[in-house]
Amino acid sequence: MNIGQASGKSGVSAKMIRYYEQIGLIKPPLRTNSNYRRYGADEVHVLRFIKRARNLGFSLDETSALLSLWQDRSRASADVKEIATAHIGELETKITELQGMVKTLKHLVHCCQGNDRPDCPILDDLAEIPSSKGH
Amino acid sequence: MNIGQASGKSGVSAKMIRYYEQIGLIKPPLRTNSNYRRYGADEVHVLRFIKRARNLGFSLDETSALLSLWQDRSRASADVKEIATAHIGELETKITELQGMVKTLKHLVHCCQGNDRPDCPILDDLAEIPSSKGH
DNA sequence: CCTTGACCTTCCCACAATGGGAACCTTTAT
DNA sequence: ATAAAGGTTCCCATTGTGGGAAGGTCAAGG
Repeated sequence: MNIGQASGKSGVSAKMIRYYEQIGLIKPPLRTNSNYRRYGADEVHVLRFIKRARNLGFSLDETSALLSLWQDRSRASADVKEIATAHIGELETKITELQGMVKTLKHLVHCCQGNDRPDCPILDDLAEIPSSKGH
Repeated sequence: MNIGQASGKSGVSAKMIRYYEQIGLIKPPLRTNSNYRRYGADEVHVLRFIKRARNLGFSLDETSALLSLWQDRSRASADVKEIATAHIGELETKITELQGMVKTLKHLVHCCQGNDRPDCPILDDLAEIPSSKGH
């Protein structure tokens, strides 16, 4: 199987497969005598694993750790749980931050008439013009 | 006022101030005869505007647009409202995605005993091992 | 047999934003 | 005078992904 097929079956672009190989996330595959990378079902399996971890928002570093644990028969599931739990915390922190931004923006948009006149509470707020009444 | 003072008053690092100047987000300030950048209250005001927009999650491109509108006396507040509304949409999309990840991860962590034995539903799921019962 | 198109290879560049640091100059205070 | 603090430019790194050029390879069809 060439890199294009492996890409199609794993959902990882050929470009990224080469990159993952370059940074050592995956092992260099065998090559044909014309220097084409050859992949088998195992490699595709690894790529799918990576793809799924990435879809869950794990960084490549975290993915690398999960991959090691996956391939390590003596791993402790507690290690995996720890990575996942820490990751949940990070995601939740990010969600909270984004929600704060949305809340502020919604308030501003709500106060903005959106007509042709230049009075714009959004810009006023960004510019810190003190409003007549706090909110 | 030197760049360090402007940085302190605006909350934007000196490094970033120079970068914003380089990419054309802000105008090059006057220089002293010893080539130091001189800033006044106006420039600091602009930097604070930028800082606040960035804190609300606007990209530098969006911030640039908002800055233009802010400095344009003939701007329509509808334009600003549109940028802000679009941005809210993006943020909410991101929040939904993150919440989906958290939900999946929490389920997996919940199913993971986290002890010393290698049975780990998190890795099993990442590896797409079909579980006995779908969820 | 030879061309054409699809696929592979490596290598370099780009993004968004930010930080680190080197090498060097200026200002200020001791 | 000298040392510390802060300025200047320039280059590099990050994270993860994509684009594209220049060239090699393979399969199909005229």
